[in-house]
Amino acid sequence: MMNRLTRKLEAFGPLPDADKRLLDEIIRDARSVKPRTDLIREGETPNDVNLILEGFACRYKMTPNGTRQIVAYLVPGDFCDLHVFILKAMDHTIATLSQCQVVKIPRPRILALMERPAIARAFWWAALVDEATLREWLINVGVRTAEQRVAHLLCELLLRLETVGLTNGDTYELPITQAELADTVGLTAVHVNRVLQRLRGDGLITLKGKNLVILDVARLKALSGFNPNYLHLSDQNGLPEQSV
Amino acid sequence: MMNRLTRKLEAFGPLPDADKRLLDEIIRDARSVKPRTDLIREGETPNDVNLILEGFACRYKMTPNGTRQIVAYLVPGDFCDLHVFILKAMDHTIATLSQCQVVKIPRPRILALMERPAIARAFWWAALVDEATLREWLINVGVRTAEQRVAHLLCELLLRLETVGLTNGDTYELPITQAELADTVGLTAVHVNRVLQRLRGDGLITLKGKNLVILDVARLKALSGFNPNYLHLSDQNGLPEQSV
DNA sequence: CGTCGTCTTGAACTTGCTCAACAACCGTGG
DNA sequence: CCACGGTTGTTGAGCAAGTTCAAGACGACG
Repeated sequence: MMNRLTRKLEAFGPLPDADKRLLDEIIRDARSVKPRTDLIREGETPNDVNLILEGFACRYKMTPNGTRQIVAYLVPGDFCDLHVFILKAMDHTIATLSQCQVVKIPRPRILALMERPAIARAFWWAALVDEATLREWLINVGVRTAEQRVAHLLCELLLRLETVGLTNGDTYELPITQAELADTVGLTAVHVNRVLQRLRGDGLITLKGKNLVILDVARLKALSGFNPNYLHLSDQNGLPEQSV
Repeated sequence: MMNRLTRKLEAFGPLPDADKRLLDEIIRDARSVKPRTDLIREGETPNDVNLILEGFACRYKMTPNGTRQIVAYLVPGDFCDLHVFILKAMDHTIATLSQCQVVKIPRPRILALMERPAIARAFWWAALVDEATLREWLINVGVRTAEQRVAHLLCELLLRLETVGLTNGDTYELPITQAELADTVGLTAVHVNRVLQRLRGDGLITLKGKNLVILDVARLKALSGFNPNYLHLSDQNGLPEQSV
């Protein structure tokens, strides 16, 4: 089974075997990180890049009034910040949400990888997709209703987790509390709770503990106006699932 | 007087004179574009990069229900898309808001510029600031009140326009309708109107036609919780204004 | 001088929030 | 194995921010 990073990058295009071997080396000595642990804080200047191998992490920012906005989810195969090197200081914080496996990749190793044309292109692709996702999230909180926001997020995660082999049909593990979901889609935890119940009531999903089942993907996509183009997958319909 | 692009890039760090001359050459033969004109549409694959020299443009996306969300403003000195080359298709549309002066820079010229280390670094810096701005906008619509959203946007534009020499003290030209402002901050035009009146009533701004005067920058920043760190300017307080 | 877009105002309405209480769940230690 | 405490999820009722619809005023420009 391919490692998550390679799987993700190959969603853009195939990589030479030599490159894949390099990527395999990188993900040695991962460390385990507890849930709700800051990996890099706003204001810091990290000298290495974190790569998530297991679990969910996020980028977030606090506002003066004490509210939190999560601005990105980081799932297995995602880099925390590929090009922090250029900027003096982080303008946001990165933290784990669930229990995670994380690798710290030192700057020189990243630069070495960037020498490989196929890898360099794949890295840029990943960075551009991150930005496109940010735009889509802005649209989510900007114009969509509460139901649509949650539904859209669930659709996005289905595709993203699919590309790294973490789905089983239309089922995946969502190790996120409703409060965290709320901080993501710009709603309160109470309201997210009611939204989830309506989605359940409409026969769109089941969500028990961390186990999410999307019962009717087509309807969930239609409801949220989901269009996967912003993820820039070569196969726009998502990869055919090779089950576990 | 330096050209807008050079001014912007030097907000990151000084450029060699030879590089500046190259940047001057690029901005020849600009063309004039009417307001509300699409420059690149969702789905297209452009072969050149647009650079805004005068006026305001934006990135936006439509949702199935016919609402529009503006996800970025492009002001003089801003590139429309520096690295579209990697992706197959645009996932959003770019359009002018006001009358604009725009240059089309063909792909090979961009690649030639990227050979210059100082320019390459400055380009990446600009791209990263774009992404950071997107995060801040997500926070804007995610957690801030209507007043704060508008106030924050006005503070951001003050700094951005200051770095390209388009402010006069705390005054600048804002060639944007209230409806467009609404599509930017995730409110209705009616409500934006009421918010602006409250900001006027509180002695924070005047806005007559396209002429914006910020009467009390400190209070406007405090109100919106504005922190300029995400713009990653070398001088975090904004450049000292060298008036026109 | 009329027309079209933009701005302004009012009043009813709706979505999502706040506050508060309670239930279900999970890991820990006795 | 059960009791306990803390976190997460659920429910209700009142409230507030922002929306919707509709009409009128202003202003720029032919």
